Amino acid sequence: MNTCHQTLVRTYLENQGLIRTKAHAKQLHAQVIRTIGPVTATVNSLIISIYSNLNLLKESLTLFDTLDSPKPTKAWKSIIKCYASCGQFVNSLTFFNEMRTLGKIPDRNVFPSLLKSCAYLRDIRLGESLHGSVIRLGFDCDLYTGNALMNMYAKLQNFGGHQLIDVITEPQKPISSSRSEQKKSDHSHECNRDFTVGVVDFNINTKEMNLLGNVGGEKKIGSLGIDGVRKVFEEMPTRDIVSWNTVISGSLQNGRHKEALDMLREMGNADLKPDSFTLSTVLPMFAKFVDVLKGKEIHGFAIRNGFVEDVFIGSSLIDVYANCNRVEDAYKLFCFIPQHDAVSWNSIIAACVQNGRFDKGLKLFRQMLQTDLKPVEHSFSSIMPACSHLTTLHLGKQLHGYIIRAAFYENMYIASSLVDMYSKCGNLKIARLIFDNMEKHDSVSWTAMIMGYAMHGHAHEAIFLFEEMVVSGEKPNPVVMVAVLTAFSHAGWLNEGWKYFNSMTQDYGIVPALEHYAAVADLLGRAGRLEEAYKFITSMHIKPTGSVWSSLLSACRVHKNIDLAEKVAKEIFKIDPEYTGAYTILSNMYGAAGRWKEAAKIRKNMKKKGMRKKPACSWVEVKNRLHAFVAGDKSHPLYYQINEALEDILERIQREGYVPDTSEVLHDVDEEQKQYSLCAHSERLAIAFGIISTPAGTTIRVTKNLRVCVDCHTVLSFISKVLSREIIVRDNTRFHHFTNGKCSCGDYW
DNA sequence: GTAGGGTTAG
Repeated sequence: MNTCHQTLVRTYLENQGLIRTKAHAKQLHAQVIRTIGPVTATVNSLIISIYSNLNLLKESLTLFDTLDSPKPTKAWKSIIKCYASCGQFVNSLTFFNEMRTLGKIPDRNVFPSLLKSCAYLRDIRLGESLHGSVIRLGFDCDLYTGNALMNMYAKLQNFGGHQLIDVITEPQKPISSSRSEQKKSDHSHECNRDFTVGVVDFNINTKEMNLLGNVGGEKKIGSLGIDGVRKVFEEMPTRDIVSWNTVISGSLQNGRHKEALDMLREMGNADLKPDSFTLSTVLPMFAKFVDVLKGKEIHGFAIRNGFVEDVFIGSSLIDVYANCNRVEDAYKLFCFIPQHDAVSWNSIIAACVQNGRFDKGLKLFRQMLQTDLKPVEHSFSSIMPACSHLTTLHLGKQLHGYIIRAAFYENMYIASSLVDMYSKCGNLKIARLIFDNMEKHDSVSWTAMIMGYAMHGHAHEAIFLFEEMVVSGEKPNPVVMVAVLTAFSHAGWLNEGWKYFNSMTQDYGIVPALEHYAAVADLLGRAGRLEEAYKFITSMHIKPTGSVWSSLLSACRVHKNIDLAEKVAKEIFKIDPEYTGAYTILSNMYGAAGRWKEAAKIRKNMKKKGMRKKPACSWVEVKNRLHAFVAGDKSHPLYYQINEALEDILERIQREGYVPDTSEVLHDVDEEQKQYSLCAHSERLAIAFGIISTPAGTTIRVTKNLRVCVDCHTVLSFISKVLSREIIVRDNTRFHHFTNGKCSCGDYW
């Protein structure tokens, strides 16, 4: 090496910390060419390592290609590292393979990159082989390599490696020998040559490769998994904060929460302070266990230690608060983060959606689109449920379009959320199409589709799919059983419902939860078996909630059994005195029976307690806009036209035989007034608006927040016949498809 | 060499 080159190398070594940008690196490169002209391979390797440390893959490779063979080992190592840092793991390993076939000896610095590649490619066999090589070369006492090994075992604990050389019985290099001795041999020629002999040939494209080709005296043991992490950790001569973070994270990924907490404590004893990695690793545990106190404790620690603007900790904390139903706190936290990334956006959007703040979620999603960040896969599965709940089909379709363009449709989360969205927006056919196009199914996708059928009253399809699921080997879980029981309840299949309710416990070992009891109680109630339902609820092994009773109360109303309704209402008031729905139903029933005084008494009582009846509201989508109507609503700009259309429609359907049923009108007023009250029902306003705003024959989709009233149900049937329109109504429990005078629910709901 | 986010019910 000439003086000039030596100076350059020295300058680089002195200043390498200063080369932090692509521009700096290229400038240095240009300067070298200008001042020195053709340079040696050593200097070029140096420049490659500068490029690769900045993850400048293209620049590194271009320069690497210009080198004459044999290229220096240093250059090979830089490229391997750069590929791994840029996420090109297969290339990283292929390059290592090529380097090995040229007889070049790997040193300790190259193993972390290789192990990282194995971790990401989920290649536990190669990882284990590399571990063997690490041990043989004596690099297992290297801090960085040890950390990388732990990381690999932590990430691959569920990918069952099947063999590992038991290093303890490996005769050539007992691990119990003194570490200093091993360290000395690290660089010894002998050791390296031993390695070279050990590795014959391997090809990274085949799973059959084994770095340890012909090592003798090996004993095979099972996959290491979390024990691998712990073992490496325990045998490390020195550990730093990364080692602790990795072992804690490994325990958490393995579900060993207590162990992780113990390690956290132990880390403190070792005089190491948790850093931002530690905190964002342990926070998800508190989110999972809904432990807002622990979350706050860490929040405090983060504030005291200057981590308050850390985007990793921030999004984990958002998650903790969201899981504890504290969206406001989550949002405040979100606002504190100066630089948002895709994850923090997703955390706050998911926080809103999971807590029922759908509008806020959509608003934030739109805000995110206005930044430079592109939505990622998580963004779609987080926001989609908002469309499902709000029945905003046009929005759901827009998102679906984006998903197709971005080729995200193979993602299980996204596909399941699309199945759910199309089902809940009334389009079962497309839901099924997406479901059928999925490569594989999990319990969530099966449940989403089965629930779709259940909500639309297609019990046959629901149960057929459930049986298909069982045959496919997917074990039924409590959620899918709710879907199955719901299907029976909406179809009124009492015997089948009982059968599956019993088999749930006997065959699948699922202990019935409130939801399952509620579905069966509902089934009995709808079938008119009111007394049985009452007995069923009182004999539950868990305390019934207001909502379980309220489904029976609704059934009492449908079957006009005031005596039982009073009894049931009493139970509800005992459990949940604030349950508005119960007061409303009871007062409606008194009204329908002409017992006006009692009806008035309840309403007065409600007023005294400051309770208000939940206003009935219906939504209809016209030309990609959602229009909302509240009962008796006169605020819509087209109110006059809507009313005119309604009168016209009523006249036409009365000619077809419709007779208004005013029994569900609350007030003690005359018949004409009652009919007028019926006309003001929110679902009618929405339908009438849909009819006057769309061309003849267009399907009208309406969503209502409460149950559709009996008279409106009849009116909608008539309209579907007289105007030849398909009308799809989603009420708070199910779908009604009206075509040609008939509803899909068979008037049973 | 280490970290955070998503889908199904109610």
